[in-house]
Order: sequence, then structure tokens, then C-alpha cells
Amino acid sequence: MSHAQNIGAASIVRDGSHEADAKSPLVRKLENLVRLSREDRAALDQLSAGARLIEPHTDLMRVGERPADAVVVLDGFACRYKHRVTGERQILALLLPGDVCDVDAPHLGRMDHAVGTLSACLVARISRDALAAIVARHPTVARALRLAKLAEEATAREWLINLGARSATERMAHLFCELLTRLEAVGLARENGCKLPITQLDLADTLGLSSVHVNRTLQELRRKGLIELRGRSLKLRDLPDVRALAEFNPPYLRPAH
Amino acid sequence: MSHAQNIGAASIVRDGSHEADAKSPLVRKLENLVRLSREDRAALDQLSAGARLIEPHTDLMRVGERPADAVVVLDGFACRYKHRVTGERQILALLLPGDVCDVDAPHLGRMDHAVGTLSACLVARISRDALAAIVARHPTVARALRLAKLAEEATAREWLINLGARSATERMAHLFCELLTRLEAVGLARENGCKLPITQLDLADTLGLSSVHVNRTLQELRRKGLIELRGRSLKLRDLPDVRALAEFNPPYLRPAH
DNA sequence: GTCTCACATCGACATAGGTTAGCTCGCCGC
DNA sequence: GCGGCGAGCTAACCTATGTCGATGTGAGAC
Repeated sequence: MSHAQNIGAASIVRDGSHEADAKSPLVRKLENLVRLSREDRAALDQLSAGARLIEPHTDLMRVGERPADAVVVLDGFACRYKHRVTGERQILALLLPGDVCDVDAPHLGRMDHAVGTLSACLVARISRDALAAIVARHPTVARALRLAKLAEEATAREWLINLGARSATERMAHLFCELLTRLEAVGLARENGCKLPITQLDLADTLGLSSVHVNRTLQELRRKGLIELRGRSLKLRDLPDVRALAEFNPPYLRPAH
Repeated sequence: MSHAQNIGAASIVRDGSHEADAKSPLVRKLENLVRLSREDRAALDQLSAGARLIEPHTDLMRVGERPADAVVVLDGFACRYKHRVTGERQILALLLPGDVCDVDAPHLGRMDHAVGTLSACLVARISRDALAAIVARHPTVARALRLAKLAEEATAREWLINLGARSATERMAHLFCELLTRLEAVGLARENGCKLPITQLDLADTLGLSSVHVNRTLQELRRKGLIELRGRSLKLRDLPDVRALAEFNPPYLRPAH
């Protein structure tokens, strides 16, 4: 059994069997943005009910498709990505547990990029109608989804700065800070560490680097004692220094605070 | 009088004195996305009524501010940008005539980036109330604004690919294709040419390159007969080749078509 | 156990792009 | 008319990152 599958399996147990004792990542994420009522939470949990386990490297939406549903990631890492005709892939956004993809699916024309899993993922599809219903009946949830969208846009802006203006080490440090913060927000990080169920090649395609250089850069961060990365688990050993190196400023992840 | 001021002045005449014979860039832009009624157009023109001429290199919104109004650019080039602590500037988006900035201002917390003019610009501010009113009374306009936002997001994704995966020449070619297409959509391009009222340094900060390398790259594009750029006016001499070089695919600029 | 495959790692070399510095030209203020 | 300034342009040199090829390593399949 691969690491990736481990992760998927582990959380199916968590999400499936003991639903009572753990909040879903979707609820956790939105609770960082607004105060949810018990009814709001119940409605959200119902959305994630029909979640399915998806294999690594599986497309959830293809280029050119007209998306009928939105998608919520409940466990594992997925991404938005696009291929150049030369074959290079650029990852445009990482979708972590709790992230909702394409809330405005209804307005959308054809997808100009694809969405796919990186690791094994637990994913729920939300039909256009279900989405419309919850937005209409739960204004607080609607507001939370809007704020989440703003955070996604702010994140995209940070990525532009990453790719346009930061060196390889700074980029990587910034990405790690971002991931840690986002995973903390859904209860998936402890002691400045988290799972990182993706390969160095995936990392390369998100950071706009070659996989070889990703490897070199990781070595450097390790050598400086800034991070540990073994197997699929990442730890930021010196968070203040990593943040300083990355010029990481968390508030952009929580708009309207 | 500088080039940039020339451009501002020229269009003030166009937008101010003969309002009857030329549609505002805002109306033109939205008409690419939806079919506007006469009333819709009138309402939009009223929004742009109080436009003012702003000097080059002037901030319209600052980092940390809570934006009270949205902003429409009616002439000239503006941008979203952010400075690193090291002083480098990354331009996150270019705002061209017809572009509306921060329609969801009301939901917004503090600005995580700044908005400022590059050239002299004709700019109208739209109060939160005026915006709410037009969105409520003119659903078609509301829809157009949503679609415009989707186009802006698609553009940001293209920029991520630009910065992450394309070479300097490809990047620049792609940017030029994008600008030409966007300016054509508001009637500000003719015969594959348009104004480009920004410096090579501005270009460098949007493309994530040094100004020296921007210059080199421009020379190369000129040498290959792909573009002409003199003074502040750009012409794509071989549009098919430039598009091929850039892998430019226009439809992303017109969602839902 | 052994085979295989994906991933990580390493070294040697190539190159795109950055840096520094300086020159020119047109415009503006005085 | 002179000095200064911003922008474009060029050349020489430097370095971060890419490319290529080889090797190591661990986990699953059988």
C-alpha cells in the first residue's frame, strides 16, 4: 500500500465511521471565516455525505468541459492545473481538505484548466441545485463561501509573486508556510508539521522549477535546519526563520478579519 | 508634455466632449459579454460620469486600506501590484480601459495589494451604494460584471503559466497578445496595433524579468519581425506567429461563450 | 526473495536570465 | 543654452536554475 493510499484510507475511517467526534474539514475551514450555526454545520455535513475515494492522478474536471457540479475535497491533495502543448504542466492552485472548487460553476462556460487529484483524495460532488439550495437557506454559509473565494484569489496573487519575484528557496519556503497555515485551519497540522502527500515533481510543477532543482532546494532548506521532510511528512523546524525567508504574512488567508 | 499625458489628454477629449458618438470602454467591454439594453448602457454611462484624470504612478488604493468604492478605468493603464520588502515590485494584473476593480469591495477586508496608475489615467470611482443600486436594477449588468470577474481570474491563471512555465520571449509574446485582444474588445486597437503607455521597467515587473532582459527580449521579437514597438505604440506584425509562439488561446477572455 | 517501478539523489555541464555600469537621446526646467 | 533626468539601449560578466545521465532506495507484485 502506497503512502498516498494510506492517507486516503486513514481519513476515510476518520470521516466515515466516527462522524460524531470530528468536524469535517469543510466545516472547520468555514468556521475560520464566519460563525456557523448548528443548522449550517448540519447542512454542510450533508453536502459532504456522498464523498468518494478517488485514486491519485485522476481528473475531476477536464479542460473544455462544462462543469455541472462543484467539488469539495475532504481529504488528500488535489490541484488545478494546465498543460502546455510542450507537455510541461503548471499547477495553478492546490486544493486541500475543506476546499471547494468552482462554487460559481453555474455561471461558468467551459473549463480553461483541469482539476485533478495528486494524492488519493476523498471527494464529494455537489450538484448545482444542492449548492443553490444551501446558499439560499444559509446566508452565513453563502458569506463564508464568498470569503473563501476571496482567500483563494489572494493566494493566487501570492503565487504570482512567488513565481515572478522570489528565488527557489524563498518560493518553496513560502509554499510550505502557506500549506502549513491552511492545514492548521482544518486541524490537519500539529507542531508545525503536516502531511505532504505529493512528489517532488508535483512540487516542481507548482513552483515553476525542475524536479532536480526542487531536490537541491529541499536539501538546502534541510541543511539550514529550517525544515524536515521525510516520507510524506513535512515539519517546519524553525517557523519564524522560514517565515522570514519567505516573507510570509498569513492574514491574506483570512479576508475580512 | 510626456507621452503618457498625451494619451490621457487625447481620450479625455474623446470621452468628455463627444460622448454621443463613442461608447465608453466600460459599455464596450461588457457588451462583449452580454447584450445590454439602452437603459443598461445609460446606467453604466452614469457611473463613469464623475471620471477624473489621474497622474501616472499614483495609487488608487493602498495596502491595508478598506476600500470604500470600486474603481473603473476609462483610459490609460493601471495595475494591481505589490512590493516585496526587498523593494522589488510584482505587477499582479493590468487594468485597461473598461476594467472594473473590486466589484466585491463591500465584502473585502483590508487590501493585501495596492492599485495604482502606470500611465496617466481617466478613472471613475463608484460608491458602494451606486454599485449596489445598479446591480439590483440591472441584472444583465450584474451578470456581465460576474463574467468579467471570471475573465479576470482566467487571466490570472494565464499569468501563472506565464511566470511559471514560459520563457521570456514566450511570456512577452503572450502578454502582448492578451493586451491586443483586450484592447480590441474596447475599440482601442487597430490593425493588430495598440498603445502601450508603460515603460520597459513596468513590463519587467509584470513579466518577472529584469528591465535589461526585457529590452533584450524586445530586440529579439523585433529582429524576428514579430513586433514593432516605437514610442508608446505596439504593433504585432505577424499575429499568427506571435500567437503560436505564445500558445495564445483567446477564448479564456470571454467566459460563457 | 527477487523484480520492477516510481521517486529521490547526485554530479557535470549548459544556458537563460540577472547584475552592474555606462552611453545616448529627447524633454523639461531654469 | 545648460544641466539634469528618465527612458531606452548595449556590453561584459556572473549565477541561479535547467538538462542529461547515472545511481540509490523502498514498497508492492508475484
